Amino acid sequence: MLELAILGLLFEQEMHGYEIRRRLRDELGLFANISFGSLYPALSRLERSGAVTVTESGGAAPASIPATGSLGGERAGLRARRSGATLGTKRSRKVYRITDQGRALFEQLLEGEEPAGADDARSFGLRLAFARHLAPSGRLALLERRRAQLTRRLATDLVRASGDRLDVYTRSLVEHSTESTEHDIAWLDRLIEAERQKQAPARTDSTRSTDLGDPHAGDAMTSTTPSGAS
Amino acid sequence: MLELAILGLLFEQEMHGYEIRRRLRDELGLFANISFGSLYPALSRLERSGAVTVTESGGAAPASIPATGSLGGERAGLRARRSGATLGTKRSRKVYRITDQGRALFEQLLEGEEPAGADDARSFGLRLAFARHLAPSGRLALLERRRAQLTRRLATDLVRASGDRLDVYTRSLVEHSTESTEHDIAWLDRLIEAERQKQAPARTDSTRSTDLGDPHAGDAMTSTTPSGAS
DNA sequence: TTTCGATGTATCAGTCCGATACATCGAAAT
DNA sequence: ATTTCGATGTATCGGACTGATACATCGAAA
Repeated sequence: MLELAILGLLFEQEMHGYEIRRRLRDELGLFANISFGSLYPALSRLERSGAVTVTESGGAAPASIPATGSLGGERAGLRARRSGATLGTKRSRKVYRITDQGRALFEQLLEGEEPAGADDARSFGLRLAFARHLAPSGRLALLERRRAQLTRRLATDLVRASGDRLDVYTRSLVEHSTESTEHDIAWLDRLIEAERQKQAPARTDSTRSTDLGDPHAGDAMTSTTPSGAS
Repeated sequence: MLELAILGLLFEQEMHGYEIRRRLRDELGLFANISFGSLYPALSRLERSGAVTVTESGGAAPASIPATGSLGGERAGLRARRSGATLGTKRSRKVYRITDQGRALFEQLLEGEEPAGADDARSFGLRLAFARHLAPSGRLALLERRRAQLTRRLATDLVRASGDRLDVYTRSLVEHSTESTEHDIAWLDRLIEAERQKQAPARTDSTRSTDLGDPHAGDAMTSTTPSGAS
């Protein structure tokens, strides 16, 4: 879960823990304010499993600190800091970089079935946020899996709402929840339609040969990001 | 959190663990499928703190008798021990009953400020489901607190969405999230309005003219009655 | 008769959260 | 000039919730 989010960010560029948190909050919006109590242990797990490497960034390049971007190496693992003597020592940081193994793990997590459990919304949202790393068929599968999930929930919700022994507030809660789910489904339908348009732009033929066989290929990372649709 | 849900159910009538789970799922809808790994420890905590008492309903002794005629009355869906042949060996159950102390704890939890953190929706929904146990002012405060929370989130969401370096999927996710939040706020506004109507139904017998100047427009102090148990 | 699903209680490892601690840095306030 | 203060940065701890699993009884279908 959190591993997926971290690897997804590190996939683009290396960064340190605090910035991972910042990006999760400011860019993805999921994990509104991820706790350090989960972030740092997760980074440790990833390091222990070989998915990321960490380089201690002690002191170098004192003047130019772009803070955003800057794939600068700074791989000098000097640990000469902390001795009180202030000789250009920058603040200690641990810069994390994804490995090939980590990239494989990322794909595996991203394509894996999301849990149907408690925070399914978060799990789905996270995968959608990284959907550009999925093969087109994988994207479609993700969207349709989510749609089925919500449809299922809607059915049980309706059963519940049909009970007429609920008080005003609970009833309003259930009804609003149902509406929200319907809203979500409509949104998903739009996404699915757009996705199908993208995959079969002008062809009306019948060569829809169920590409759900082996959605995984080496070129699954074709980052075709036409930044302009709305 | 879970304690609040449990106490809220036990407030109405006594029941055993499995049924608490069932009701949470079928009636409230929150805690879609609460795990026994949280439910049973929570019940143990409540028992240890004296908020509930437990009577083991097992074995051949049918001495355990409702005795709470009016409130719970006949336990509705009780699989009656029909066909008296099976008077022995009832399946072992632990029936939980709320105490006065538990009722006090319930009110305290219900009126307490909900955490602004991760699962705020659940926390709010839970309180709304038990809103009938709140004083009118407490209900209004709950709704307005939630409204403020969502408004705040909307502001930060907009800041995020204004960033234009997001890819199609992430952007769609953020936009949909914003819409959902707006939908929630509109719903809350309806609830708040209804609540105000309920609290000030007097003098409405006369002309329903709209010229009466919005009595709660500048009312920033709608709910500053701390420690006001119902 | 056996199988099977629902009921029922319980524990475990793992994940995530909120609070807290500590330290450095830049800039505003005094 | 010095203090103060908020942002940056890493880290740990207790607690709450989850999913998996285990065990047992019951009613009804196969």
